[in-house]
Parts: sequence; C-alpha cells; structure tokens
Amino acid sequence: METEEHAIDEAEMHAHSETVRKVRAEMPSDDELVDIAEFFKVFGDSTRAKILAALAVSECCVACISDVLNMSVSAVSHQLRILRQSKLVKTRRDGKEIYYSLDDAHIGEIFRTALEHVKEL
Amino acid sequence: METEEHAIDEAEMHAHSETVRKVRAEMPSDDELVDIAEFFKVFGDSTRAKILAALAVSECCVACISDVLNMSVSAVSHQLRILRQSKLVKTRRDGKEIYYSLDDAHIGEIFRTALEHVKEL
DNA sequence: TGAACGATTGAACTACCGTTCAAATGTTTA
DNA sequence: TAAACATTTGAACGGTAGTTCAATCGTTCA
Repeated sequence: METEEHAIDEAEMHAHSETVRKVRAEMPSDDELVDIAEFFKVFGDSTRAKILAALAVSECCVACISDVLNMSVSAVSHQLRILRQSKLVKTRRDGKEIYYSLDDAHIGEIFRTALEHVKEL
Repeated sequence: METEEHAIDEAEMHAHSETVRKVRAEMPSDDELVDIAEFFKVFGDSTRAKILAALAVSECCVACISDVLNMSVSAVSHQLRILRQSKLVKTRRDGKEIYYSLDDAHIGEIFRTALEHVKEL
C-alpha cells in the first residue's frame, strides 16, 4: 500500500467485483440479448403492432389492412416486409390479392401478456 | 349503375368491407395498441435488454452495470432513466451508490417467453 | 395483348433515438 | 468546509427507422 489515497474498503471493492462476476456468469449471452432486443423491436412500433393485432382477428390482404389502419398501402407493405422477414406473418396469394396471417405461436401469448400489463396502468 | 367500369364484384366488395368491419370491431383499441408498442419499444434496445437481464440476476449500482456492459456510466444512466419512467426498475440509495432492481412481475415472464422464442431460431 | 388492379420496391426526406462529452447535483469523509 | 466519489443531466452529434412518392412487378380479364 502506497498512501492513504488507497482508502478503498477492500471488502466493498470485492463485493462489487463479485457481483459483476456473478451477473456476467448468470445472465444470458450478449448475442442472445441482442436477438431478444431485435425481436422486441419488431413489436415496438405502433404500425406493426396494429397490423399484428388485426391479423390476430382475421387474415387480411394488404388493401384491407391499409383500410383498417387508415394508412397508405405502401407504408403498410413496407412494414409487412419487416414482419415477413421476422417470420411473424405468412402469405398466401389468391389471384391479384395477397393474404397475410400470423405465422408464430408465441405472438399471441406475448401479445396477451403485454395487453394485460398495459391494462394494469 | 352507370357503366361497365363498375365491374367490381359486389360479393367480394362486401366480403372485403365486412372483414374490415369485423377486424376493426374485434381488435384492441388504437390507444391500447400504441401503449403496447411503447411498452415493447423499451425492450427493443439491446442496452436496455442487457440492463434488465443483469438486474434479473442481481440488484446493481450504476457503476456495476456499466462494468457488466462495458459501457460508459453516462450512457447507462440515460437508459436507466427510461427504464425508471417505464416503471420497469426501482431504486434504493445506499450512501453514495444507488442500487437498481426490477420493479415488475411481468418482466420476468415476458423475458422468458422471448428467450424461448429466440432460442428456437 | 394490353388495360386495370393489387402489391412491392427504392430513393429521398424527416424525425427520432442512443451515445458522447462536459457540467452539475447529491453524498460521504477527511 | 472542501475534496472525492457516484450518479444525473442537458446539449450536440451521428445514425437509424418510418413515411411518402414515383416507378415497377405480377396477375387477371376483356
């Protein structure tokens, strides 16, 4: 020990770094957490949330969705692309129209939990 | 009926608007969906997701969190403010340090579901 | 085949969001 | 009280994300 400057409480010092070690060891990996954040990001936009909620009621073509949301077909289509890439919706073509529907079992469950949470406020 | 231009199939026309009506009636309200999106937006950032995951293991002070994440104290503090405002974390002061911990029963459940989902990919 | 329609795409614009940096607040202890 | 420390705050900067607009693709049917 050099001087009084090192008046750091060794016990606390170790308590802190011990916590860091424990948390690092037990929390999910960086990659997993990045993926989780990516997953939630998709729900974290009101346009996409509305689209998913609409499809939870019934499959819809693009024009139908844009009617329900009062948004341009183009804007809706851009968001549908993101939902498609995230494997949250699937498509079925019928003539000129393309029908979208939900494509994941987890979505309903997650949405329900979130709705519960939101209604508690 | 004026001309052949109106060759729209009336049955399909009604089928479409009937779907719109049904979906509008049965899906959650606009406000609820905006709130849901706001809720998910908080999780949809990897820094915040990591903070929540860390706090799920153990309560931590700010310096501890910034150690775990290898990020500046300031950046972490800014994100903690958002988590505080969303009532997802709570604080406890002990001397100079402020300890953060989770403040919501839903978080664990939602996180677990998302982790399951992510691991399926 | 070509006109009409549903849907997708790409570029451009704007607005928002997360980080950094510097300064300020609040708390302990010397 | 002043110095040291933990944390917060505000302004500024850079990057990202959602909408619009115009153009394009794919399908149907006259």
